[in-house]
Amino acid sequence: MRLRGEIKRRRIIEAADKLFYQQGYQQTSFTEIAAASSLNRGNFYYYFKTKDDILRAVIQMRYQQLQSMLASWDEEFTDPKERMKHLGYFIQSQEDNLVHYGCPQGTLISELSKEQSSLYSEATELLDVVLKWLEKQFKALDYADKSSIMAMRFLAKIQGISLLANVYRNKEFLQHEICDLLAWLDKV
Amino acid sequence: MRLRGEIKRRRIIEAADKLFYQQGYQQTSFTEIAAASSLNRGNFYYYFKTKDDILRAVIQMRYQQLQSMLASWDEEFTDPKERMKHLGYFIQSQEDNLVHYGCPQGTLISELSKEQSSLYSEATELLDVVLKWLEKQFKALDYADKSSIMAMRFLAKIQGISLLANVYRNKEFLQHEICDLLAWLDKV
DNA sequence: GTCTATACGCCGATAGAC
DNA sequence: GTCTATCGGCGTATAGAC
Repeated sequence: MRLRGEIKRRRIIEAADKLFYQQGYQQTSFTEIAAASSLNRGNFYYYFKTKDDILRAVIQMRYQQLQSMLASWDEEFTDPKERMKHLGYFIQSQEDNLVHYGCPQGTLISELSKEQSSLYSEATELLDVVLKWLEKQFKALDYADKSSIMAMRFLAKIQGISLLANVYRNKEFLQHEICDLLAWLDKV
Repeated sequence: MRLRGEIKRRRIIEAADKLFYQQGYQQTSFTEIAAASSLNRGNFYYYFKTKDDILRAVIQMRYQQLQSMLASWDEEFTDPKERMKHLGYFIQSQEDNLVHYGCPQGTLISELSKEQSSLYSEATELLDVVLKWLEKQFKALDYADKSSIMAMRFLAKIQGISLLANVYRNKEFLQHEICDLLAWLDKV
């Protein structure tokens, strides 16, 4: 049945998403994804032909989730600074995941960057969608041609904080530095 | 002969160091390291019993290189700010490697953080040695109990800049943001 | 659509001749 | 110290019965 197939497909993607995040892409095997989604290894190939196909689907799902989250803040708030602050609040709410596994976008791209994979460029779009959104907010704050560098800088701060919070498993640092980042946002 | 053995061992470590950096640890096989160091795969095990042993040796070599670099700046300059600036200059000089493969310390630890490896804690010492050095410099600048957070912040900035420069293969961003970081250092 | 059985290669690692 | 030969296991992926 069509519907049930879609549900199973979805379940595979969600299991893979979680495992890729927690263990890394290379480190995660077909067998593990199948087990996590309670699916037989053989049947697996009915839904996805290669491991790269699964990653592609995971990237696409993450992309859409990111985009709809950013869009919801655009709708809910009119002040660009308020919108960007909500990105900070969201990061703070993810402290458990962040200190254990790092930034879902940053760590994935960083991993793919080391192998010669065509998926690397697809994965960079996960950071790009955030970058473009930040740029749009800074443009709305009349940063004009400075918007691009401000967006990059904002994203770099987030990535640096995430990485150190991850390496040292330090939630306090994460919370404190994101607060600091939001204060910086008020000043600029 | 003892000496020749040490030379070969060294050659293996250097080949592994390069490959682990450029391809990642998981992604690099024994065969590749053997080929890169012009050594027979079988003979390989005379020098290292397991792949983890090689990584351990690589970490140790990187650790000593880092430490001696930092120590040389301590000797050469008396002003702590001047010392820390040289870390920035060094990063700028590494632009080619950084945009292609990211920070050698950050990317390795980030990768190991995703597997349940005892080597993770050994690898964190590669960032720790820099962190402690930075802390010492900030202490010399009378930051007292603020030294620790300042060192973390400095390191986070570097990691964020490195990651974005790597993801977007952007040397201009790297150069510009490190300049900005050094300017920040003058102000604080 | 689901399952079993299995191909095939590369992985890290070992044994043992020289 | 150096080499050849090879093991056992797990990786992705496939063929084909049901």
